[in-house]
Amino acid sequence: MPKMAYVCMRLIAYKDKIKMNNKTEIFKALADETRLRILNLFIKFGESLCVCELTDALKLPQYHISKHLNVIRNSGILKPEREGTWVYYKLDNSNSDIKDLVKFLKNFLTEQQLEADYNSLKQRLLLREEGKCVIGFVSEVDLIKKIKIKTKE
Amino acid sequence: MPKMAYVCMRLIAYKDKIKMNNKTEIFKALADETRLRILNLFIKFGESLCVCELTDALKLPQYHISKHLNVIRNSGILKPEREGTWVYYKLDNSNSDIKDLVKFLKNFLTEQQLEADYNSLKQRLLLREEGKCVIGFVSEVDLIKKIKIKTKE
DNA sequence: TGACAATATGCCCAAAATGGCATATGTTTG
DNA sequence: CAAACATATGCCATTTTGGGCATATTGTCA
Repeated sequence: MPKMAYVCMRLIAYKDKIKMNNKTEIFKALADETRLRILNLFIKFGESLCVCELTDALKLPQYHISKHLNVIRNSGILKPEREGTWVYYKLDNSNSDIKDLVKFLKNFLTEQQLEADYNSLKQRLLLREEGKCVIGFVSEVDLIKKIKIKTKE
Repeated sequence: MPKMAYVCMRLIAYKDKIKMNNKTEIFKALADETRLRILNLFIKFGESLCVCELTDALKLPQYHISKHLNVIRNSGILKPEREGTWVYYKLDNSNSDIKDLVKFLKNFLTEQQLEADYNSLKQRLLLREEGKCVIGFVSEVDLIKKIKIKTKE
């Protein structure tokens, strides 16, 4: 049976494969619509974002965002930083692969949904004080109210 | 036919998603080690490759390659062309997104395994005649024999 | 037409990913 | 310390994915 012999070869070939998990993991991190939307915000904004800001911008459950952030983080694209109760994530620019990837994605991600997400984020960022997030989850309605109050000050 | 129903559902489901699908599907196509290895061969070689050449280069079962090719094809990265019994796939350079992606990947995919795969492919390509594949699956041993015969000619 | 070759696909199973919910963890503040 | 808040995670059910195998499909040629 030539076919059996063939399969045997396969198994051997598999064993000594040289890990290329890194790159595969990176693409797995990109292979989900929500995660692409999350990354899009980091790429467009370019700086740290905290979990509640992402949650509000994308209007998804907090645990949902948190889990996806974990996947992206494990791929090496994002790294977290705690500041008190808040956790900020940011692109890991110390990794040249990630830098190249981000540069590429900046031009590659052009969907309208992603623009809309970024606009949503920009609204939410109006509530920052001295460049930092100072409030947790805000409903869409409350956000508008709070922004009005803030701009009157 | 259940198949028709399935296809219908797909089309509907696709419809009410906000575009994005393209990009997510593209990254899903990249999110698997075997598929990255397949794409690597197209990127490095730059021209059409037939299924049996890929199969021999990567030393994986034919159905395995065939299934992965189907995923990559559905993402729009590769397109097939039949030539008699052989089916050649090639990068879809008519799509500018794909062109950009390929350009990026050319620098991004640097793993040793991928170099080894390409070397394996180059060996296999020695059996081509007038730039075309003229033989099906060849075991590693047979490949070496055939190359010897060929170079003596 | 029949045999054969190259490729694709249907079915099954196991593993992994995903979403939803509840709750745990870690931090600040009173 | 307790309470409140931001974030993370464990568990469950469901879906998706990938590998393996057999076989179907498509095309060639005698």
